[in-house]
Amino acid sequence: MTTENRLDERKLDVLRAIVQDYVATREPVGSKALVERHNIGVSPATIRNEMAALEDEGYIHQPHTSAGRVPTDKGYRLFVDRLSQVKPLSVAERRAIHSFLDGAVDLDDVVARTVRLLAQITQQVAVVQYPSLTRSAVRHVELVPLTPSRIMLVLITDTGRVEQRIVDTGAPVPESTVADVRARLNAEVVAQHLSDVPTLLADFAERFAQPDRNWVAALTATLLDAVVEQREERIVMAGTANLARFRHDFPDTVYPVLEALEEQVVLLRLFGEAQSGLTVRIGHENAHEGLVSTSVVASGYGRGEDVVAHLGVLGPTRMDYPGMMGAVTAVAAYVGRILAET
Amino acid sequence: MTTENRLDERKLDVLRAIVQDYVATREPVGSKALVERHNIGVSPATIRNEMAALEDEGYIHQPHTSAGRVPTDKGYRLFVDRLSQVKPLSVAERRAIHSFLDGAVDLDDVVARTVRLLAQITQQVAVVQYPSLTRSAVRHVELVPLTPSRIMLVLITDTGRVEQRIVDTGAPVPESTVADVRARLNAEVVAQHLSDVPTLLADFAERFAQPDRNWVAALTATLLDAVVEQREERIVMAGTANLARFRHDFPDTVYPVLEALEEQVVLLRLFGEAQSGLTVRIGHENAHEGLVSTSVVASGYGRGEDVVAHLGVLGPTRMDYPGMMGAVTAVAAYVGRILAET
DNA sequence: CCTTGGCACTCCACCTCGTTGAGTGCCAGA
DNA sequence: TCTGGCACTCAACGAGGTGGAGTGCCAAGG
Repeated sequence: MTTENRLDERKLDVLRAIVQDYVATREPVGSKALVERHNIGVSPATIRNEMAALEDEGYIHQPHTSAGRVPTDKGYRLFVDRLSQVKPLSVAERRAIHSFLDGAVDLDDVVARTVRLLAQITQQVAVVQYPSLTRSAVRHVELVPLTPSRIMLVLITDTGRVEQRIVDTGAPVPESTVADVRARLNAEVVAQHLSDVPTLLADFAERFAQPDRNWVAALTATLLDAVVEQREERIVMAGTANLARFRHDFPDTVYPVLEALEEQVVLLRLFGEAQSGLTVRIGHENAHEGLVSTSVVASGYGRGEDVVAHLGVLGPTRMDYPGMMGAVTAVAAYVGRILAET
Repeated sequence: MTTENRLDERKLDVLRAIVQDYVATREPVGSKALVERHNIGVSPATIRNEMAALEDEGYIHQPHTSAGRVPTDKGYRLFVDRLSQVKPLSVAERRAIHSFLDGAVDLDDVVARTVRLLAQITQQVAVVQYPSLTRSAVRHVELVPLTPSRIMLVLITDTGRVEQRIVDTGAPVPESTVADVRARLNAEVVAQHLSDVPTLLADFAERFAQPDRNWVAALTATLLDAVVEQREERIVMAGTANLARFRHDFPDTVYPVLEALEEQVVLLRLFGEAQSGLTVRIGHENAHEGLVSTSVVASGYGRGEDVVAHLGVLGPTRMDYPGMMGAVTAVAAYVGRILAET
């Protein structure tokens, strides 16, 4: 038991060293180089035995017979789960986050700054999802008469999102009626969770007599449409240029990766399905063939405990996981704090 | 004179053929290959003489002594200016534009769809600039009381843009007062050009007595801020993956290009400074070192004659100029039409 | 039973070198 | 002014040849 434990312990040390060296140098790491760089108290031959075992178990892999070892996805996974700790950001980096995000004027600005910041400090592709409509609450619904028979509907959420739609009333509607509908509508939905809005407004139109009932029905339909619509899930990206810098980490070209990143749906699956905490998805775990040699580090963010959306980075599987995890965590926390202030 | 003309004519034919072949094959085109593909009634030797002359004049260039010729930026320029015609889109393509853009629900959607459409039909990087705030007119200004002492200011333009800001009034303000200010504010600025708004509101706050004057001043300041702010110039991009497909057209890597594209400022200079009509900028004409081997085809768009913003594509200098010009023109026209309907 | 030095072996990376072929410039003749 | 012929140039390609990093295995030592 004791012996076995010691064995295992050292094998893990070897794996950790392989991951670290490979991430640092992008070169398959051999037994000799490994004992030189890390002061493990054993000889290369011993390391070779450990390596052979690690390879049997699928944690590392040899590109060709007489080459060093490279971590497999499974190896990275073990490294992330058990062999590494989230690396906290430096003071300078924290200060940079602060000063960069504090100047934001509205939600668009917060999101835009966040994604650029994240791309810059991680040197990877950064992705930020807009606060999801369905997880927000209504702050206010505004009705703006544009012409006597056209009304602009503006929906403002507590996360700062603004959605607007135009509603055709068919016939002219007096401003006073519009004001009345606005008041009653707001009384009904303000401060309510968006996901509850459909239920709350189910019979809203029926509370009005003709001729208003018709256009109020159109109005609520449009509102519900805005609430549930697929397009609600907006995503912003930055740092794609970093992919080109790491192009040697991709088997042939970065084309399939860029292509995958352009598909909103793929991105949403990638980030939207993440847990509320920190999630790392490595290589094949992404279940998209263009992304088999990339990893995603993502985290939920929101005001306080509520997760309203996700953000994260994407890069080659050969990435500095502890560093990425630290950066993503820190940025998510800061953004959450800023959202809470609004 | 007659002789000279015939000479020049043929020299231009040769240049046109070189551009076409090079764009099609990405291989330096030699005299023999050229006479085979195009039925010019002369021998390779004659073409060689013409080529030597074209090279002296700087229109083409030899990668190395025993290679074929490649067009220079100057050669492409002449080709675009005098040797080619805008290639109209096919019926199928026009239909695709139609069906793709017609489903848009609001301005964000129009822009998002346009940029993806353009990237898809041109197979290049597409860029669309949001309708510039300064060139739009005010449709409506809305004041939404959030708390007794906080008001959300929403500015809606006739191009469909919506900007919102939060204003702190310092002390509680009755709703009736807010309504009054809203009415008078709208009476002042609705239907006015945004560029005139600062003048119109110069003494607006002074028309109110204390204690309202203070917060109304803050309000107008915020509004003017939103109007003139730099960030107003939003830009959307799609199709960066196409760069990777054409990576052989870039000297070393696509990295500098991607990097340049991530800088909003560069993009704005690139597209914002374009003429109202169709503009082609080739290679060094772009005056940005990351973009010396790219060309930009851009066009203004807007409702009717008014140009409110620009859109276009960017790709390697070795691009199908007539095709790109046709696509950009057509898409700009369709978008203008859709904006006019809103 | 684990560790270690030694040893034979493998195979990529790199260099050199010769060959090939496309393309050119120039010149003399039609 | 055009054309065919000719000598020349030079990148691209493939065929060896070599060096070196790394491995697996084995027998000896703690």
